[in-house]
Amino acid sequence: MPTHFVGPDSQKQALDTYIKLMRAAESVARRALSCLQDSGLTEGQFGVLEALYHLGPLKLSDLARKHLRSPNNLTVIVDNLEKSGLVRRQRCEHDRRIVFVHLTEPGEQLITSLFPKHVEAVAKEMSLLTEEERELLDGLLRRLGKGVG
Amino acid sequence: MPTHFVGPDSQKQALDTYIKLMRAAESVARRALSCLQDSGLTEGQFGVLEALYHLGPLKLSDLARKHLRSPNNLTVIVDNLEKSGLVRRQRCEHDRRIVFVHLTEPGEQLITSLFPKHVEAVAKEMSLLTEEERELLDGLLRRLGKGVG
DNA sequence: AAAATTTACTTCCAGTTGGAACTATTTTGA
DNA sequence: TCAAAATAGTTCCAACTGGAAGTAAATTTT
Repeated sequence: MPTHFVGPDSQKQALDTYIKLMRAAESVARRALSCLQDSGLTEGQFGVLEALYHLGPLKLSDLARKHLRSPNNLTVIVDNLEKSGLVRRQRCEHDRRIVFVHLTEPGEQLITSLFPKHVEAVAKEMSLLTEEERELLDGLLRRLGKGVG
Repeated sequence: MPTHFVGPDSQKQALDTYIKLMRAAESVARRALSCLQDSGLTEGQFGVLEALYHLGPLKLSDLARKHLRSPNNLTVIVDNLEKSGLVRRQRCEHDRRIVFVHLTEPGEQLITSLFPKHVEAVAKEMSLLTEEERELLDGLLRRLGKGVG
């Protein structure tokens, strides 16, 4: 088993923290979204429904920002949600380039029933930390998320 | 802008921390992997090469474990790496179900040149925290990653 | 030893992702 | 005003993802 030199200790520690961050995010997300198992929704679709649920009708570009994704894939996600009858597109009157996305009645019902389960799962994950620890974590994550720039 | 009730304060805080965790992981990963831009490698391909680089030839199932992914997609990732001539499959003599994956010479050269850049980018991200803070973060993430179970 | 189970990997499918190129619609500027 | 540039979405392509089903090889059971 070859062991490669990766630079000074501080670099090894940085890598180690990086890996922990990735694994923690992945495994927490997996459990937090396990409530989608039987809903027929994908993670991306859930994200769109949730954004519309909390913020009301949104432009595709705003949805993309919420999602931290590029707008190209959002077209497809909204396509699929529209096929399932959960959302509706509506072109803006004033600027005909813009498309708004609305929840339909079934979409609203679905997300209304799913979201509390999601919140509960997230709360369960976070209950592993005390409130103080969570605040500490918040601060550290915020600084990491902002990046070096 | 409708504001929906999401339960007690502790749930709101949990959601907030959850979102910060996801965004931090995503933005750190994005910057840490920016060195792949001109390499022609995808993130998944880089992960496979890195695992082989550090651990030597691996079974597909071991690679899958390293990746936190299911083995089905790994077949495709290794397919594509093999097409590019960066890895080679070799069936195990003793147990013919098993396939080992090796780095080829070009594969070794590529990952040898890329990995230090990746480490440097990760170290730069993590330099936003002091060593104490990083150790603190490590502990919190480890606990979150393990889950409620 | 034959059947059943398990393990390792592959294949298939729908969906997602990211990048690049494209269309349509404003907006800006010469 | 007409051309150029910017903006909003869409489409295309290759790759990745997850789940489910399939194949082949080894192990366990009977």
